[in-house]
Amino acid sequence: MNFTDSLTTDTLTEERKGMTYYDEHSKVLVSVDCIIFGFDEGKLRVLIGRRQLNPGRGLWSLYGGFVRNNESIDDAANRVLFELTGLNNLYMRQVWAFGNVDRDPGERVISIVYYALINTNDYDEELRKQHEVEWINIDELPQMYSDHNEMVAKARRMMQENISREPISFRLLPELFTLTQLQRLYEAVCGEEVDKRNFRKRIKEMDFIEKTELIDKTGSKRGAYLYRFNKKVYNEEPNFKL
Amino acid sequence: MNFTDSLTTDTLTEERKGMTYYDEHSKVLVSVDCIIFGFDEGKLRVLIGRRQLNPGRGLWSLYGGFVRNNESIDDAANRVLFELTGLNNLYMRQVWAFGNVDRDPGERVISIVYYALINTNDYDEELRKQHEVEWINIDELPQMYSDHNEMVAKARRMMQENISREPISFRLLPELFTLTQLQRLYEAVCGEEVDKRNFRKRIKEMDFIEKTELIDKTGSKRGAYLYRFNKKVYNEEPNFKL
DNA sequence: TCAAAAGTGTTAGATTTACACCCATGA
DNA sequence: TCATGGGTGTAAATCTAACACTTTTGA
Repeated sequence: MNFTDSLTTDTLTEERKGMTYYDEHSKVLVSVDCIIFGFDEGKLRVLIGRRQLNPGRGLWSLYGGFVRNNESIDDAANRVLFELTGLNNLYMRQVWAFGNVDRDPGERVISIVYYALINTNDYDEELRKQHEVEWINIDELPQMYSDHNEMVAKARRMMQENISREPISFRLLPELFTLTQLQRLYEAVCGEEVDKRNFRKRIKEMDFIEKTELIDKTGSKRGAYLYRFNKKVYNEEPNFKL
Repeated sequence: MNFTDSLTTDTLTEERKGMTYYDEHSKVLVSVDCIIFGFDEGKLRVLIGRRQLNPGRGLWSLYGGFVRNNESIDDAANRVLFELTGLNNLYMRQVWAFGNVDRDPGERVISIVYYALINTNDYDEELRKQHEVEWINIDELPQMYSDHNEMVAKARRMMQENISREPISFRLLPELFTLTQLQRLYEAVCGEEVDKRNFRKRIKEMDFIEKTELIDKTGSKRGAYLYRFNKKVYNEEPNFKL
């Protein structure tokens, strides 16, 4: 990728020895690590488990996997997500590449972090138990393996930005939801309370948040109207502003 | 990085054959590519050159290099930047990891992109010619090698966000600058004109942008006051709002 | 004397924030 | 009947955006 061949010494030597431009020696393991966000009982949660392999066996950890030669990094993230959840087409965004030399105690690994959003109801409890992962409140995460806490922090920051740009809340909620649920989610993501009336005012301006005639009585005696995200309306005029 | 060893078939086979957890076969080349922004003649510019090696010899390209085993990805980016500019401690931010399988025509390469800011005056012309790179107006970039145009687009977007969060303009300007220069820079980055009076009103509120008694007469007959970024004041109260 | 850039305040409109009460229901 | 969450509007404050003329000076 340099323009000239005035490379620094060690690479230069290799080049002179007749090695190809693509130097085998600089190859490195690349993994993807996934922060899977869910929303349950009013809390933003992250799916984590205990490492079953060394190094770090038993430590809390994000779920991840190595990038294979025949797949893009996005594909790798999707594969890992599918392995864990059995779900495809999850909302997923790249967060950051972590590349300190000693970040993994076993070998040098560069890790590309993604975050994904799932509706916890869509995630099969059996599968969750099989993988021995748990939904942990993001504000009560334990110390995790390597730099995984830092990864979650970065992912959360990114998600906070994205929630005001794209309608991503609906990925974390069931198809039908109440405005209070939506507000609690927003508050959990942003980490601060918002005013109910102001929040609802803004929601009313977004035509793609559709009121149904259905009423949810699980959250209150009186019952609350259920709303739904209308993707078609959103695509036609995405007047999104949160 | 998986918790369990219930990996999909090909990896599983390798594991059964007794391979280590860190599978040599998934190693891959990782490069860093740098988008070096400069500001000159009222335009935001990017430093690019023509590839001197195959594949893609002769094509316009960003400057980059492979990540070595003994350096972090940030170190790699700093090294590459130093190679090219002879400058250390440049403002530099990670942009994105590009990881499509076929993105590089030669071999599978995952590329982590950084952008950096330099004051074009600090960049030695001799060095620039030696490396055969040129400052190209970001709005007039040629078709570049591989996905390099996309990289610049992402970097620019990120820089636009960052210019309203952090005082980064000063990295692109000389120590002393006029408010018109600062405004032109801001306009070049954002891609739209702004109102002179409103702009200056906001500048006045930032105490760390310090007016000097010096006057620049190169830009006008009347002359304009020169300003300077006061880092100490900024660190004490970074009331930044652009 | 005039062209060219520097410098300077005000106002209308839009957006944001703060705030309090009634409603419907099941226990 | 009362405790609980659902639902609603207004006014003040803040922020944003639009706008035009005077100054200085070198050519």
